[in-house]
Amino acid sequence: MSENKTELPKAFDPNGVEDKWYATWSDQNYFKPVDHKNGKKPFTILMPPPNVTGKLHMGHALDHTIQDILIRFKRMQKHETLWIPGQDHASIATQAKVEQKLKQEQGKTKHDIGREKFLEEAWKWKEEYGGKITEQVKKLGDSCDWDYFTFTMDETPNKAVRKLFTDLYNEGLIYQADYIINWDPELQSAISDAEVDHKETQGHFYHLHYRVKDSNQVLEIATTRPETLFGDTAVAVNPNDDRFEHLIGKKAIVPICNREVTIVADTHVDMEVGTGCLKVTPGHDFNDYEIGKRNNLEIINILNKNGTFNENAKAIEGLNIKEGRKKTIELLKETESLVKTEDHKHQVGHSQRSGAVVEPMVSKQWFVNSDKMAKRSVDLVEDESMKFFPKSWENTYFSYQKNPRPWCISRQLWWGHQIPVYYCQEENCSHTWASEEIPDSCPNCSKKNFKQDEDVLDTWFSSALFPLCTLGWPDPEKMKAMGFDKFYPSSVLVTGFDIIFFWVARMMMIADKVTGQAPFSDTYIHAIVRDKSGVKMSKSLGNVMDPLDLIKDYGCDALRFTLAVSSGYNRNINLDPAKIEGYRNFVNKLWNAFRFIHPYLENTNDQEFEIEDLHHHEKWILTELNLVIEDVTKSFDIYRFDDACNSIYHFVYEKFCSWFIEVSKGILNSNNENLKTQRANILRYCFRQIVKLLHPVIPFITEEMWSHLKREDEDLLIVQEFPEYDSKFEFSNDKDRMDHFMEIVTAIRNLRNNAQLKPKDEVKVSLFTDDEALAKYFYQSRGFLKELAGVISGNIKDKKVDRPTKSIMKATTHTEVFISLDGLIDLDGYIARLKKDHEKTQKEFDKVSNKLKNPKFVENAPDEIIAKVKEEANAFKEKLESLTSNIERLG
RNA sequence: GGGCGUUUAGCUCAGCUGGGAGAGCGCCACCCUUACAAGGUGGAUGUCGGCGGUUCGAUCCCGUCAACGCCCACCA
Repeated sequence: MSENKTELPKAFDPNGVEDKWYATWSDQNYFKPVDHKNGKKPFTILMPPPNVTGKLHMGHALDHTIQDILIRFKRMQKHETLWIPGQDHASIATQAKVEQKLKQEQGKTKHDIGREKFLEEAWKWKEEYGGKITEQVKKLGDSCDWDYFTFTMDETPNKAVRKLFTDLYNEGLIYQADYIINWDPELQSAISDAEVDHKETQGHFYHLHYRVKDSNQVLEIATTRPETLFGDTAVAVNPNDDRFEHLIGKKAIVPICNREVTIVADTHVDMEVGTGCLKVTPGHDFNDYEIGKRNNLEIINILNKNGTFNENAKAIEGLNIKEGRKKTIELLKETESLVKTEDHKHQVGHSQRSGAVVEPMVSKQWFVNSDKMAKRSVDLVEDESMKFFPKSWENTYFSYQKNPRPWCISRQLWWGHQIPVYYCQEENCSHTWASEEIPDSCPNCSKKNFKQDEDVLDTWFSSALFPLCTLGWPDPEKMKAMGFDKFYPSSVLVTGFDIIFFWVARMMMIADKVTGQAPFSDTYIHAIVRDKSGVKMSKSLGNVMDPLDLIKDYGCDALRFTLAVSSGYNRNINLDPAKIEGYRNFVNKLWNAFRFIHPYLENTNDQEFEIEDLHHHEKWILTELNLVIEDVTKSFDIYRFDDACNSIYHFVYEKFCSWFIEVSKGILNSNNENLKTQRANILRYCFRQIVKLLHPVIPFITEEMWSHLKREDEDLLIVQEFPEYDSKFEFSNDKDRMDHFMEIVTAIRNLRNNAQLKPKDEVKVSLFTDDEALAKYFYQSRGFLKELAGVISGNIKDKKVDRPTKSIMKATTHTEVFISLDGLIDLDGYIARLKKDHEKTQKEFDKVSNKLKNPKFVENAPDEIIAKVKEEANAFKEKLESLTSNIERLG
């Protein structure tokens, strides 16, 4: 035994302990996968890679705590475990940071320095600031294998991206097309549908007049965007609309620019909305684009890349959207084409990244046709190859994946994976091809005069490959070295609901496309951490909690326990620092329980104890411990961290500390060395189990305590075996009796409180029960009644015996407890309490007995329920009788 | 417009396949009892959102209404 005689501090101080153990684990390679050759399945988790620009927030703290719990749990269960960390290059966010820095420090734009130089700056920025979040993450205790660390722009991910792109390109699933996309005028890049947030915005309905050519008729058209009229190439009505039927095929005249456009029929037009008449701008509206395609309409682009109007909108050329709209309205007024303006609330797309209003624009972009892959990704969830926890998140996933749309993957940015498509510049060749390798000549004409596509890929394109490239794909040698076959697919993905579409769905599609199987078998979607009143944390509201501050204030273990005990199948966690404080107190309680045991450890021998030597209290605590082990294991396996934590919490606090330690004090202070050693052995055994059970959740303090509990030949706690349910510790009889005993002690304490007795005042107690075995048990336990309830003397009788006259009592369902009346000041209050108890018991008894009187119940209910109800009825009856007779006796 | 979710003790939330409601924090009373005042002992508190149905029995299943929240959807 490695016994440390130094005195332990009264309160646990996490400071120092955390960094010490993290360094030990990490430096001595405890986070690396170990093959125990026991036939157990390897357990792999892929860490959602934090953004290189990111700063540690509560979401990470929760996400990582959960993953670390699972990894530590499975590691202790002797699975070969691998947790792969990484970092995302976050193309838009990073580029923005670098541009910002460039402007601040050098007063230059990216265009001033050019692509190559800019990328140099970006890499410099990454080296300088990118490591920050990795260091922060270590403060959480993440036991991931840092040797697997993958940055999404590393060489292997780049190869993976190029290979996937090329394969999909050659298969025709990636294609370039002129298509209407979401244009972010601030980033000056296309963004995908998923990156657009629709926000309700107060706008206006402008009613415009379009003259019908060669007619006196005028069409009234309602629009929220009058400025787009410069791009109008048709007016559309519903083919079934009697009002306009006769106009179909005729020409209408667009105001201001006086363009003649055809009046077309299209079922998209809703007769009920607006005026039933629609101006069609195929270049700048998603619906209009579709109408345009159906009707072969011309597309006129009226916008520049920066969101200003171009020469196609002559009257407002050079203005931005807002100015352009204002000017257009003025011009409409001048030509008397604006007839009405109404207030109108509508949804306007905003860029998730820049916040700018998104402009739909037709542009040449790269797309992935994901129809088939999406279908497969649905099948994989439906056939449970991949399961969501909680299951209801399937719906969200399905809602995206059952309606796939072309995925726009090109971005007009510089930081990211450049699209591996090459264009031959030879006039008589102009071959276009995608290439996995960096080519040195055109495969068609063999000339070296070619250039690469300028755009980079959507960050999520590379994220989708994360499950593969982190294990070496596509390099066969790397895959072998990194154990691809062993660790892929991974076991569970732990993440937030907000990236089910962005990431989960895309990994499912891409990884399945490449490997023919789901990249992970479970997805656990955890809650969102909010502030204590349920408000989302945000800088502007000032309600952001910094995990590093909380760790400083309460210790990492306390924070982790709080997050874990708050995580089950819920959607929100309203995190109150008071709650963390509460669990900090629990950690401290554990520490003090340990402090209590600590001095007795030197008395323990390392022999296994014999079942026949066990004291009934020991049998009881071992039984309870056994139940907790079972409960915790089951709960972890289905991601019910709340249940697991609550289970251990109550065992440690209530069973172990409040009762087992208390009943052990007498023995430990006695001179009976045999009993003392035996008890110390059990205490040590229990505590070793407790520490193992808790290690996945609170790794630091448990490893610290383990250093005192372990034998010299034993390794660190992090690699100890997780406790298992053991059928030899099922002593249900001892458990039942102990439960009754605790009830009696509580009853006596309650009576003492009623009588306003001081803790040092001793009482005489009479117990009345008809259960002989129980009576015998109480008799054997009389010493403990003294220790736990200040009982100086007493007797145990059956219920036929008359009750003492000058005394107060409390009835349980099996025993009546009497203590002497002496010293009772508040007799009326006491009687009132008895009556209240009587009333409550009567109600309970009535309910149960009515049930038994109901023939339908007796007929239909299962036997075990009936038996249980009968038992309850008897117990309530007994208690009721006790209370009745005592109320009569007193008053 | 479509979908999902929530409504249980003062606050934050558990309550698994229906069989007499629980936790943490807070609150009240008493206690510095030699592991722990970041503690101990005892205690109070709920028409389980409303209405209707199924059932011997509903916090749990079904319907409906209400309030709140979230997600998705092409800015007429």
